[in-house]
Amino acid sequence: MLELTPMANILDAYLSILRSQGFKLTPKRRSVIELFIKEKRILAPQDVHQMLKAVITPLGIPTIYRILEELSSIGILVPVLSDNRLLSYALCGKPKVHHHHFVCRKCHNVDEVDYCNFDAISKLIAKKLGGVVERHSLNIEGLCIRCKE
Amino acid sequence: MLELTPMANILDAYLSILRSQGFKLTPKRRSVIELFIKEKRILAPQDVHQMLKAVITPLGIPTIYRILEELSSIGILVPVLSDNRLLSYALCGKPKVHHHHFVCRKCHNVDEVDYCNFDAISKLIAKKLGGVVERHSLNIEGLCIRCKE
DNA sequence: CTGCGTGCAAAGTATTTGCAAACCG
DNA sequence: CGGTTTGCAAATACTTTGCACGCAG
Repeated sequence: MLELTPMANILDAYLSILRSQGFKLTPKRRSVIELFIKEKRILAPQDVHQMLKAVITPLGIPTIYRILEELSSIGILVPVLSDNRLLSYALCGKPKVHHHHFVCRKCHNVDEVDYCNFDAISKLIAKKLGGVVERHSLNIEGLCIRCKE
Repeated sequence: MLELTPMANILDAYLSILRSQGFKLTPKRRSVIELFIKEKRILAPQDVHQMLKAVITPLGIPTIYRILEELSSIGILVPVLSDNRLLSYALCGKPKVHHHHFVCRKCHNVDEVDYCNFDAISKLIAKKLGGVVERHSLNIEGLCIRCKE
């Protein structure tokens, strides 16, 4: 019994999140999500536009910016600061479950990391600084298994 | 016996890092570092320019971009993605010592957090994904003690 | 149908470049 | 003095806005 998750299923999961948040299922939105699933790496708005405009016509840049912002607002994408100091996005495979992303500095491949022992830091901040932690994000960078040689 | 660290001393520490990296001690660079020490929060290039151009004249925007990039390259500043999706920088108090930053989402105050139990995640990635972790940065966001009410 | 989505054009910002003049050490 | 550093102007690049038309539900 295979454990593969067909891309169609992954996509469906995202599309149902979209719908549940009151967004319509348009070809553009669908294509953006598909692209992130397929590429499995962080992408800047310009990248997305570049890669999709060949397939989807017409496709305006403002649309891309809008879609990325929407997807990010409902947790399907997460904003990431890329090497070139540009706002980029990574697909977030588990919008509801807490986790982090390991980004390869060479091929920009993204893997998800479940483990997060964050309570300790959170408590430390409450104790030493008196602040309340609301969110945190961990950027893990290195070389993925394919690029490391 | 007071335990205060006068701003002059903090500044000197940074300036000596600058020098040791072959950078010259110019008034502009000095002022940028002083600003970060004084403000104690993340600042975007435009912020820095806005705040310094009144005091230092003349002061071009390109200079600010260049200085921020330099300071970041030697670890005095760290790049941060701010709320408004713009590249900003935070002063890094311990360039040599591993630590993280707790940024208040309201006043953008930055506090440093020493604790980091990152080994576990690092090992997990090596084991489950086969990748090598080279760097990581943790963005901790919330409300500081003054803003939390 | 109805209102959300999108294209397009154009404006608004942010960032980078190239070179000559100024300055640190 | 010499090589850095900086100002300036202008080019580039990135991002947002407004509005009319088009399409999903």
